[in-house]
Amino acid sequence: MDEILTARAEILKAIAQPTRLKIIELLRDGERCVCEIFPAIAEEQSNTSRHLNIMQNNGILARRKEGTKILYSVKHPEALEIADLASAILKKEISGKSNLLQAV
Amino acid sequence: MDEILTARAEILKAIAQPTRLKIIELLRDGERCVCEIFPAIAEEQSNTSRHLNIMQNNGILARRKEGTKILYSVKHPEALEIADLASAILKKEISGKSNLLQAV
DNA sequence: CTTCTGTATGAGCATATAGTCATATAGTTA
DNA sequence: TAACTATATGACTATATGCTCATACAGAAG
Repeated sequence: MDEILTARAEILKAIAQPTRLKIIELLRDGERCVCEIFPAIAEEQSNTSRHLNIMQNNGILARRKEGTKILYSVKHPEALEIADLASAILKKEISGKSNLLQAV
Repeated sequence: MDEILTARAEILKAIAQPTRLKIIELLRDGERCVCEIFPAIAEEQSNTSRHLNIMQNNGILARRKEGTKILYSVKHPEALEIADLASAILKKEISGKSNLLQAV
């Protein structure tokens, strides 16, 4: 069905952006508050907040309150697997191209 | 590094779009020419061609000439795994929400 | 009550994206 | 050579995206 394709695409889109990937990589080590995340990734607080929101809305991140802080974490291990598979494809592609280079 | 994050994001973006996901699902069964793909997914030939190009440029699809036709196929099994993981996350999210509904 | 800290959001801007229609190109076939 | 088939591309439009600056808001601390 078409709605399912759109929903699946939305989930992937929520990961498929450099700043968001960076956040996901940071959150591999466990949950972090916004105040830790935005300095770690060197982005504005407002921009970071928006990206966190996008990922939370699409089921990539979980959000939890602790005292005055909001803690975000990766919700499903599948999100990390997707991030890893992107690396795997990239590696294959680069090694394919370097083979080409060697053949020149 | 920042360039690697961008490259990984580009790969994921090449998958994270409904029309392109539809094409990927179609190509699970093996390679197809453009002339088979665009009627199967009910998109214009020109639009289909552009999406195929995007995916080929980002290492998602392989392109091969056979006679007068161009055959496209999924280049790395990882691309299919990514598509599957998006479904897995979607399922979890939906079942999470339906649990909520039941609890009301 | 005021101030401070942590987080979210409105408004605006520049660029990217997906789609359409028309046309270009390359290789067949008549 | 002319017409046809398969694919790609230019030009355009509408919408989405990512970012910034400024501001809002909620809770804690003074």
